[in-house]
Amino acid sequence: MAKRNGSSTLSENVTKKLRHDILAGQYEPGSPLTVSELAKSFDVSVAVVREALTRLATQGLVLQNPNHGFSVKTASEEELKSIIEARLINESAALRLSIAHGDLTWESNVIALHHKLSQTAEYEEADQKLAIREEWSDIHRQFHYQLIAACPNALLLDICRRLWDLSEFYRHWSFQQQPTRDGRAEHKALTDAVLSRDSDRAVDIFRTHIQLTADNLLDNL
Amino acid sequence: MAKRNGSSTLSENVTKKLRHDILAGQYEPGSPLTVSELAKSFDVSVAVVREALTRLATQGLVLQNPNHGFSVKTASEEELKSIIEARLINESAALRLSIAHGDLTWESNVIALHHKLSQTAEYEEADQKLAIREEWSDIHRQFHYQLIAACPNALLLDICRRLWDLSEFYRHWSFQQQPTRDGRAEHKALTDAVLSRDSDRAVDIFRTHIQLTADNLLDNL
DNA sequence: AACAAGCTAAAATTCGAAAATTCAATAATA
DNA sequence: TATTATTGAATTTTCGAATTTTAGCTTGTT
Repeated sequence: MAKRNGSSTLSENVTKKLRHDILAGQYEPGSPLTVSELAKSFDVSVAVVREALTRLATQGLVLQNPNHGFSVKTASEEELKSIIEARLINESAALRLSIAHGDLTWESNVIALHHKLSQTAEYEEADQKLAIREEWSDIHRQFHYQLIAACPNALLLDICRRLWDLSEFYRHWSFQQQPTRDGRAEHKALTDAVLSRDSDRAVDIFRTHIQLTADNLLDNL
Repeated sequence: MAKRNGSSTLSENVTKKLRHDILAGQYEPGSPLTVSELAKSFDVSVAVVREALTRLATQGLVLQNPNHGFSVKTASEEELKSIIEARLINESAALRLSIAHGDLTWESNVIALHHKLSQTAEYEEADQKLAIREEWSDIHRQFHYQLIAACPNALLLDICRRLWDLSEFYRHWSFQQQPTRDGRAEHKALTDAVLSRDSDRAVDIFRTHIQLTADNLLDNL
């Protein structure tokens, strides 16, 4: 019987927590998400967990098999390619629209986030392996989201957000990515292109950026 | 205590029924969807209705306001434009991929559905007004879906499907569309372009087709 | 009158348990 | 032996009721 905070609902909180855990790689891809177990661990009723899982299933992070319950999304090379392709299609379009509509405040926010990103360490040592720092991951996400934030099409932005979640899932399940590429240079170039309102160049850099990231993940899958 | 049929769940059935009712224009945009009322009318428990509404809310057909329940999606000119734009982006891409990957069976299905569509009446008299026949609506949907069905990117197809649902919603809430355009000629041209594997021409016709449909709806909103 | 605090009914949310479903192991039958 | 029932435990799904939240109404105060 957990308390609720603010005006939000238990379901919302559990949904958030579960999504975070899944994206953070807490559960193996494909592993079952037993409703009663989760209910116990979150200290809520099964109805709440069920609602959260239903939401995540509709978003594609969780698989639902009628009368067989829920499980964490599986990972496959083919799906990762699909996600990347869908991101290229939607995020490129959103980027063009954002560049066309962005105002001074948006520009400033892009600059601010790029600065923040450039000053944040990407990797940390964990169990003798390099791992991506969660703080960097957050800022990285915010940076990319800010680039398209001025796109006036809310639906398109929502699609982009969900696709980002899906690709985020793979970050944690493609084993040890080496810091081979100069991601910083790419982010810098992207920022410059966006600020000079050069859609074609920005989209071009973005395509390369995301494609390289994908290749990196695919190599390690 | 309704029975369940087959290996599906009550939740699934109620979700389908509710989606159908919403898309068929059974409820006014923005009108409240009271969980207990729906539970009574469907003869199921509140949990089932809640799960269905949660799903539809995640898909965007229903609005959820924490602690204030659910309501039917509202309609606005701005949103319709967003939906159309998102459809253009995603469905065009899917169409190109489908044309590039489609095999003989796919071709045959396209031809078959186009024939079916061309032989089905679009309008019917109802309350002294012309209304779109549900049978035609179904086939029309199947036809457009078949065009992109050979696209190997399942995620992209899913996005297209959901966007179609969203635009379907507007069909019933933009008052009386006149059969001004020659939709049949457009469908024929689209089919021809697709079968001759001319992506550019197909996408071009598709863009015009959907844009005209949108303008028609916008005029009547 | 204007405003705040308290009350109440309706609705949303959450709960804990009942019912249904699945799967595998065991027993029964041909 | 091979095949078909049967049973039962684990899990999912559904239920009906309890709890919590909200919004409107009433009452009391300045």
